[in-house]
Amino acid sequence: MDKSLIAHRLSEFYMFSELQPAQIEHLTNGTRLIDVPRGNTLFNRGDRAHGFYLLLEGQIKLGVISPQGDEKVIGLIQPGQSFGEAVLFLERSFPIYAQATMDAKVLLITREAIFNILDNDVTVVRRMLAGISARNRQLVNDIESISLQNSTQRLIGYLLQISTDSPNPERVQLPANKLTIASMLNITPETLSRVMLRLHNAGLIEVNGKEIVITNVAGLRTFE
Amino acid sequence: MDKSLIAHRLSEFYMFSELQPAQIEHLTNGTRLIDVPRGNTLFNRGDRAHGFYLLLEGQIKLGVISPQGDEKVIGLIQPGQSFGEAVLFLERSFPIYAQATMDAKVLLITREAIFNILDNDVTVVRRMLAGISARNRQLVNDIESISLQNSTQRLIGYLLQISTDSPNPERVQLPANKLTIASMLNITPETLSRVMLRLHNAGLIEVNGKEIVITNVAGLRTFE
DNA sequence: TACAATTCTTGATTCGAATCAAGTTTTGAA
DNA sequence: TTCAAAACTTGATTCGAATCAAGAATTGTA
Repeated sequence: MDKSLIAHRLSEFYMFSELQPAQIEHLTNGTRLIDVPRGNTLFNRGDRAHGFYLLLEGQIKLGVISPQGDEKVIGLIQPGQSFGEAVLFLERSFPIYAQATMDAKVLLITREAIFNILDNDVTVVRRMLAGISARNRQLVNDIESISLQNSTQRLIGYLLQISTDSPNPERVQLPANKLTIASMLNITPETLSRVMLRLHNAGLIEVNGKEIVITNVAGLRTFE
Repeated sequence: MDKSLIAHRLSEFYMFSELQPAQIEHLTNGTRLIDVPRGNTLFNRGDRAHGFYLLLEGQIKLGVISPQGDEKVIGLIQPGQSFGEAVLFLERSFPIYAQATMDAKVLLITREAIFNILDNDVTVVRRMLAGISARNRQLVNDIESISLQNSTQRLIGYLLQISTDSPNPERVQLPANKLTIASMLNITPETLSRVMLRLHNAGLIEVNGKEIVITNVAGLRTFE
């Protein structure tokens, strides 16, 4: 992947979409393209941050692992999304690991490059603040749903949410395997399987592998 | 409370500690002092944000409430700490409510004032980013502990953490009533009571109301 | 100081979801 | 194309913590 293509991808990224070509070019020199084969980790908990990341292709899973080996998936990154910003502004190491769930191409935007832009461009500052704030809100939502909803309600909420983002809201595609989805929802794979069966038996959804057809949106919304 | 005192408090706040007196004065004009009697709410979920807040006196509880009326405390704000920054940078309303648990004096730093400073001062930008990032990390930690630890481990982790911040690490003071602490730890008050009894019976802590003496730090750290 | 309201504790029971177990299906790599 | 590994499902059982209940202690205020 050559420089001009990287520059193009950077200029498409919302955070940098207002930058002038000269700034983009400068920024491009402060990036590094990284290939992460499926299953490999981009960074581990405890690693120092050298910048933040923009995912170009593939998928990245963010998560934590307990001393007992239990895993909790915190987020799934899709192409066009960035991650790792928050760690940059703290003199701390990553509290999470990042692992490719599909062969991934990731752009590392180095600390120096982004700090330089931040010092010179108000728009990027605003968007960086907005980006981290959005992540913040997402985390608060996650805590709320883990704390105040049972497993069925969490799955329903999740299905309705991805349905909203889907081109065809009735027919949604799970973005990862069910083990990962279960971990994001803070339930075991067994429970996920059983809850899906209950929703199916209630005539609300059809499940075909990762494809889920919501046959009764209103019913799903009010299911107890 | 007069202007010069407000200016003083602003200049003590880490985010603004590098600002020149003229900037502080300008900022002071963009603030509003708000008294919140114990039990009253400063803002509710869904309210529009007019700025962010710096707590001068008292204590503020941040939380969410489910449609069924169940409450989950997300954070406890102490004097000198700010809150509500993240909402400012999104065109969204508050996802949480803020309620005074003690008579509180809060400084509202208006959107216009802070945006003006952000556009003109690189230091404040860095510290704002660091502040929101720190909140981010805290939330990730909370999700991790809710997801991967049982109620006993969560309480132990909490006690060890507040012990670290305490002037006398062996003798810590709970910053709120046990109902609130329990909600922060995602357990019921009954369970909190029982877990404390277990730790006491194991010879690890002494409990006297809100005061807790850690009689065996190492034992607490390794308790199972 | 009194006392009503709130907070906290302790006991009995229930319940949602985890765990353990054993297939079945799907997947991806040789 | 094959086949071992991984993912998924379904059933039986266990378990941690919630809920329900009632009394004790504390607190704030009239």
